[in-house]
Amino acid sequence: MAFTIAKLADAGGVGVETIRFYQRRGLLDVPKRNSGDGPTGGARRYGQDDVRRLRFIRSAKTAGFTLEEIAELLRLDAANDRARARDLASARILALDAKIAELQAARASLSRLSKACARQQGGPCPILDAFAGD
Amino acid sequence: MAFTIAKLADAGGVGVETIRFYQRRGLLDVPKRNSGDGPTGGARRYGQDDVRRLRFIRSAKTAGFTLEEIAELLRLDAANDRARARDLASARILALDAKIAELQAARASLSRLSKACARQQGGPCPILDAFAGD
DNA sequence: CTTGACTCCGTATCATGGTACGGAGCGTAT
DNA sequence: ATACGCTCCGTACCATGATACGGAGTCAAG
Repeated sequence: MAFTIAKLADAGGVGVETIRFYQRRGLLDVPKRNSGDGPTGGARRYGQDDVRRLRFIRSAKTAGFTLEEIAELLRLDAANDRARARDLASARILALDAKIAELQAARASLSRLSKACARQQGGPCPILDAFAGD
Repeated sequence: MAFTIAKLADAGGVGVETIRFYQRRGLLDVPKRNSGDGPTGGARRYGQDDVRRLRFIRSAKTAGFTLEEIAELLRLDAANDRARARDLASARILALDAKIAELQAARASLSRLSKACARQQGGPCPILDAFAGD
């Protein structure tokens, strides 16, 4: 239940440097050092909660949130700011719908291109016009 | 029918600097100067074909190709390399399908989150768990 | 025949999201 | 008690896709 930074990185599927990067960006906080009996103190320890946050960050990135926005979402969670959270979610849903439609159109174009280029020789394989009409 | 770089940029919906950037990256070629009667020659002129390429670049980017890959596609078009073009298209279709599925899952999660956070007070608004199960 | 808009080109800078390096310190197993 | 591996931290660097800057040249209108 107490992770070193390397274990946390493993559990979250990221690298150690990424953890530190997220800490600098305010997405993860930096726990107190373990035992302050040396000039610099011991290693920092992480818990299950940090794993949760890390996984949230991964998913939120996939959803298209920027790290900046993810930092805000994490603050909203702490503050229990439902309204703002809902707004961010709604805005992202709209953006996702647009993005999905865009990708589906691109997919259709590529599918057409692929078919056209299938015939060995003869017939067109108009790469430059693949997206005509998009 | 003869564009200056600024007109080309307009027609392609990009900035002048972007055109030059694409030229450096080999996505667009650099036409000969117009009239070589000065120490440096006149301005370069662009045609409808450049507009076509520029639009292709835009669409191909949307489809998720990198500029590197787009440069290759443009070369393939010139070389009429059907097989390779088809391979690139197929690979991209697979990647697009994966991406679309991912975005749809994210959308569903956000939709759930948005609903949960809708109720003013009472009930959960579990931002951190929004993507649980993804 | 000058002014103003545009071009050319090299180089620098930006934003995003990391990844790497290097010199300390610390802690655990042998 | 000493060596090995991990940690800490600052700083530097990377890739991608642009975007900006500055000085010089050019061109067309007034």
